[in-house]
Amino acid sequence: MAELDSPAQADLVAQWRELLALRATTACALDRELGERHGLGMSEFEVLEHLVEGCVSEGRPALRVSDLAPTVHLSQSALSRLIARLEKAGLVTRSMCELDRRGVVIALTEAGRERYEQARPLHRDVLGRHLGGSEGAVGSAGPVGGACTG
Amino acid sequence: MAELDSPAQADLVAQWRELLALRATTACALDRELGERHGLGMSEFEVLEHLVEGCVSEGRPALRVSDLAPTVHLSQSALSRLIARLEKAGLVTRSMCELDRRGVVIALTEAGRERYEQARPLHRDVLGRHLGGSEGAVGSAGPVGGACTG
DNA sequence: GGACACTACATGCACGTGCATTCAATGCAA
DNA sequence: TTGCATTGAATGCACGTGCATGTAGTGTCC
Repeated sequence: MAELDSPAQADLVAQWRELLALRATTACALDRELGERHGLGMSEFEVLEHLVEGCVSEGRPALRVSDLAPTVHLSQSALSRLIARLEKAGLVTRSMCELDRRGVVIALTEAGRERYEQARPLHRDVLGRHLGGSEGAVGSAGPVGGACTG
Repeated sequence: MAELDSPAQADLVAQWRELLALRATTACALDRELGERHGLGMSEFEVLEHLVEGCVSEGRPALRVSDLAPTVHLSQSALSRLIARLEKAGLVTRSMCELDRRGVVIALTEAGRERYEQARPLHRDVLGRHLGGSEGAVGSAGPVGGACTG
């Protein structure tokens, strides 16, 4: 009775559900494990990572908030508050941009870089376990377990 | 100086970022368009869809909350409240399960089924536009536009 | 120089989410 | 039957998010 999906649409839906499931389990694992072991959320880690990459690739010691925005899938306000949290935790500093004083320059602190370097192996490991099939460094970060939400 | 990722790890990270980006833009578009045109969030739509599928495939008129849980990537509490919202909107009904009176049986109302049928074409269209490349039904649901968060 | 539109970021507010807890119902054992 | 662990779902609470708005700084046109 009810209209049915065409085969193409059914494929699309199946693809979408698979994508959602993979994202949910992986993101959840990242949030939980990074949170437990390093006191970082997934997005916090990503911001630190982009900060590191930005510095490395452009030789700059810091990035504007507006440079960070497109890389992290967060609203402008969420990013603003996330940076506030990182600053409060002493992992980054916020300072006025000299050239355009509306802008804010975000810089990694030494503690921020250290925290990132410490967390990265776990981040890669979680990715390997969930995305790469079964090539994660077995035994390096505990069992796969974790019910999470998905 | 800082330790670098192995090529395999770099691939993993790239794959993960792509996944995140695709999910963010698609989910955002779904939420926005379904919300604007049908008063449904992405998760609300998914619950209705699973309800419809459950009925079709098993000939049952309703599903237990615990049957719904694994299919939607939400915590138990979030699912509970989401169902409360759907009930308040008159799209589903909650009733006690006769066999196990701890359980709650969720049933689609006529309005719920109608709303789902109305929203489904748009849902499929958004998926087609974002997942399928460029095979979305052009012109059937307005321009792709929308900055969203991603 | 002054008015205006625009951009970069921060903040008030409402809302959805997860965690921990609670309450009711069930199953099992003594 | 009583007692206890377990399960299904709802709820108090804290928190992160997005939207709308506010504030400050920039650039342009008159």
